[in-house]
Amino acid sequence: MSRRTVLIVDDEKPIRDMLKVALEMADFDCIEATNAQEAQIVVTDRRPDLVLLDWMMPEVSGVELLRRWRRNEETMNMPVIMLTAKAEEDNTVRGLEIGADDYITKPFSPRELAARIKALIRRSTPAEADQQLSAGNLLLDNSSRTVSINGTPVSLGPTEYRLLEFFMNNRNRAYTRNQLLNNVWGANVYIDERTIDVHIRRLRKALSVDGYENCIQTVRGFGYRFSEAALVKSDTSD
Amino acid sequence: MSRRTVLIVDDEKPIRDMLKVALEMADFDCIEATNAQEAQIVVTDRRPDLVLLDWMMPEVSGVELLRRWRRNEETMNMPVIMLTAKAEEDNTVRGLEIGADDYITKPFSPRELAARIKALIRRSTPAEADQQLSAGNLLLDNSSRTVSINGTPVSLGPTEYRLLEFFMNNRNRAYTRNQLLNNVWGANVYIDERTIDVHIRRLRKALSVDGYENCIQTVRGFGYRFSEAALVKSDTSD
DNA sequence: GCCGCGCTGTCACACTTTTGTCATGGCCGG
DNA sequence: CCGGCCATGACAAAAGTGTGACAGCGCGGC
Repeated sequence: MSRRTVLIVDDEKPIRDMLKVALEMADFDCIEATNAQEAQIVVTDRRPDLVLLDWMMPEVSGVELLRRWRRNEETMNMPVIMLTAKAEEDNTVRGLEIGADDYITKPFSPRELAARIKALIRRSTPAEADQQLSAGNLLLDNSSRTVSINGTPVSLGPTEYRLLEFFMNNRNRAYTRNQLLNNVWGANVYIDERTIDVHIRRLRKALSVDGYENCIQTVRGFGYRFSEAALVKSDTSD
Repeated sequence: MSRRTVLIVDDEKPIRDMLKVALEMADFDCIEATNAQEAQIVVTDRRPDLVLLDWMMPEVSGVELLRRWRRNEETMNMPVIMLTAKAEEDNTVRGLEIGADDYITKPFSPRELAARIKALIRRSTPAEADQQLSAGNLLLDNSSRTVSINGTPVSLGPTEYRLLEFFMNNRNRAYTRNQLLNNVWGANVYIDERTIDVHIRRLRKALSVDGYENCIQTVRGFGYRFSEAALVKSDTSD
């Protein structure tokens, strides 16, 4: 899984720094904002996975900012953890009322902070819809995460699984290696294009039952394509 | 059996207080929420056994909140009693349509309230609490809270028991470690993903009679799965 | 109260599978 | 027939998983 991005909103630099160090040790990407305005921009532009929001801030307080987010459909379900000073602890209930998903009182342990962030991200990540994809007797079942041909299980590594899933969702359409890299591997990943060939080969090998490897077609000088037509055993050249 | 937890969702403090007194006299644990947002958090975190939900609330109304719960798999079967003012009585039909299990009009007697809650809990819980789950000769008996293979008892810790129960209720389906944390451990728990591996191992070890440990399958790069298919290949004679 | 016991979560390390890269040789189209 | 493009097998690094050990905790017996 790719690294998660956390937005830190606090007007005091020492606190931001401490948070940043703690979060980066826990393997999060951090963005900082020193006031509500900046925070709003970051939230709109970067869509962080979670926001750490200071309760007390000059001008627009964290409370007000959160209230605004909760009214907006885009940010309504964005996970937010409130940071409160010890003295403000009574406000916990109010914080939850307003819509914070969790709150942490300063001072706090980096460990606890990371744990809570992970837990919150964990429970707010929506489960993917489990679909069943089929092509002839080839079946990809997302709920059990299995692939089978005629009921016989096919063993695939995670990457080949994602690759096949992508192909079966986008059939009869040719993709360049770069497009495949972006869609299957992820946006910013630095992998040699030729590596695709290898994975295509592995996928074909795994699918070589009843000729299902023919579904994965080479488009010379361009890339690859998943073709349902190959199942009918008719080789139609277009 | 431990005391039942009831969540009270109402924006008016006097009513909450009265409900709370009434429920505590009837031996229930109470949690309060003053609005939809707060209620949502409590439902997610604490999994109350039953919810008392006010029909009229500012912002997100009880009706809307209930509709949301009924759409969500986690909360789909959670018992909910709607509270309506006398004047709104006409809406009772709508309330039941939406998915409330019962409704009570204010003002009401504490005794009636307690009685209805008990009735509802009684009819909601045994459905799943008393069931026996089996897979081949593996038997999980919820009433005695025991697990056995071929009649030979299997010793499991509470966590491994819940884990197995969850798996047997959701067979042939792959779950990520995060999903297992949410479903078996609970939403508000902060533990490492890798801890799951350890519990899986303990469960496998306990089930390693006649190859039943093979039911717990590793889905590399994803998570784990309980597979009934793994049973078939061990022995066919019986 | 004190002790031992079982259960949990975490860690470090061994082990397995997966993955990206390379070199080689075959195939296709012009 | 040639130059590019692709398929293939091998391989080492990386990622993911299994496992034993261990300390903290809560609980019941004594």
